[in-house]
Amino acid sequence: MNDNTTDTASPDVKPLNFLQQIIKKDLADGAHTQITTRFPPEPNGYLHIGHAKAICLNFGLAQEFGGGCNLRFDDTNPEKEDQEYIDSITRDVQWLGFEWAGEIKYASSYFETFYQWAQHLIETGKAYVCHLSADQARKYRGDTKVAGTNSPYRDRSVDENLAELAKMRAGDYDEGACTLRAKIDMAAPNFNLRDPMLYRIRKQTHHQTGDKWCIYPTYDFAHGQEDAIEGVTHSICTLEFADHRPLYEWFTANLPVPSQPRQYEFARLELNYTVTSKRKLKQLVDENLVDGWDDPRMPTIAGMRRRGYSADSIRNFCDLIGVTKSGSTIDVGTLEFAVRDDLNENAPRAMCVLDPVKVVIDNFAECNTVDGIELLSQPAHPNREELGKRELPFTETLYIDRADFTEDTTLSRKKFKRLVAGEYVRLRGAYVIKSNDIVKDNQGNITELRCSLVPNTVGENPPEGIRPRGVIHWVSAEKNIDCEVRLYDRLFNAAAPDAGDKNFIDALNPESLQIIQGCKAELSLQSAQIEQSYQFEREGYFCLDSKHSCDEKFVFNRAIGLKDNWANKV
RNA sequence: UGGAGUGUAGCCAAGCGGUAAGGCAGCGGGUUUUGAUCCCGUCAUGCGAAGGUUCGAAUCCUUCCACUCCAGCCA
Repeated sequence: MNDNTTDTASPDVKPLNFLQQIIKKDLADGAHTQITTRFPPEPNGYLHIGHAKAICLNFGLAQEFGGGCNLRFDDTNPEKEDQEYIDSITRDVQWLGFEWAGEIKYASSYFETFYQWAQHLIETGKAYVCHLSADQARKYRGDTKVAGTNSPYRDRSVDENLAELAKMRAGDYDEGACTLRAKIDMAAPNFNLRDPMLYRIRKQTHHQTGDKWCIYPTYDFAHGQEDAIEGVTHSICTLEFADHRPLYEWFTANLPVPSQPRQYEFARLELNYTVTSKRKLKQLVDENLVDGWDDPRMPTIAGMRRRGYSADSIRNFCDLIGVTKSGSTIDVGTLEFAVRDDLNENAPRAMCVLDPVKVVIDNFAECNTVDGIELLSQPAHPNREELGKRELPFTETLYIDRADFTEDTTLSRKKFKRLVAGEYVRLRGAYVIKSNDIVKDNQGNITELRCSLVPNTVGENPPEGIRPRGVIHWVSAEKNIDCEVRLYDRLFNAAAPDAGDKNFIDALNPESLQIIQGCKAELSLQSAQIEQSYQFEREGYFCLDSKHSCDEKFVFNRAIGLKDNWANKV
């Protein structure tokens, strides 16, 4: 029997992923008494679903094993970074429901220490200032077959290197004139060890440090040290950094760092029909192909939030897909499942008619009305009584969806479970009605359906012999709210929009957004709040759009439709 | 072809020498005042391939194959 589950006695427990196994062992061995992880985004774009996986992993591991997780901005390249991204990232992590340990951390707050460590490396003969141009440096680096060549600047004296580094810091050199490099091994099979750059000159104002610095550490010269300074025990990153691990370890071994973090790599999340690359997402935003970083079609956390995906569903999704080292592409269907699963459980129900056609109840007088209205009551959720009830005003004129009526009387009961001319249908939470007459305009369009209700069928079965074909949703034509509904489809038509040398822009789905005006929603939605999702029965899950909704105008986004097992079968 | 990594069902993923968990998708059926939910059933004689070791191999060994990443003064 192995011990890779939290409780081997129970068959229902999730098996531990490889990182959980490592941490569990480290804790058991006494290698650590407490663990610390970190989520280290560069503030150069908005967070997306891929980051959500990393966030859930790092914060989740800390939570599970009683440690802490830092939120640290890896802000070593002012060229691409911006305060706007820091704000959005902070907001997104919070919204996902995670709490970082202590204050927010910044790599830039360690710059002075990094500089001293650079001097330390020079003093121990392990770094030098190199005046090779970027072009020359590339040639000196060699390739897979030929070893690199030592830079002619490699053997400068300690004093000269110190002086040159000081001049770099002082701004005496132009951008690109020189770099500080580690002196490791130009023949190393791993390119990262062929005297990697440690500092480069960037005469740019930094969003945190202003103009204090004109030299900035590279990722390699910063990341491991940041982890060490913060006491990170398990530094978890994606697969492409595996080749950097020897360098990561070289720095923590050759510098007087306060702790020895370990790096572990996992496979980043890939989703089909989706692009997860900050560069590409930024391009969609910059070229106005979407409505900003938080466009509901974007796989960004802000976009999914605005669309109506709950934080819970995103966390559940990350839980569902697992953590491994094998590169994989998850089917978006799995994400959609997680969204539906959560929303089905938690979203109150409501009714909204997207394509209204008027229904007049000829025998409305048979209702129990007060001022022309019969107030019906419906639970907010079919199997969660604690969510309360809502009131539905039933009036003489109603709206149903055009698609829920047909004049074709040949359709079988199995094939069409809605209203057919001359037949019966149940109005959800209300009466069974019968279609009597059809009123059309001179173009032949249906303008009105004259129907009659079957008395005493609210919450009761109709008398013997009356068999409604199904249940359809409806809204009072007199008491409702007018609204705009936005339906979203996948942003890309291709499963792998950026595969090979394809231009992902070409794969954009021109029908990814459909705006419908003149929809009629039930009155209770008057009090709908931003961030509150509803299931519009028989339609899907909707929430108010945080950007376009206002007091005068209701705009609902459809997060996702209801699962439809029937559409494919007919 | 130098280095690093990965191959278990359509998509994920357990498995750690004792005879292929689970989820998503699919398929079949039942319940239902949402064509939803829910419930039941079904879905790998097979673990990239071929050899070998063993009473026994997805697990160990050998060889091979496929795919991903790396030659930024990006992260």
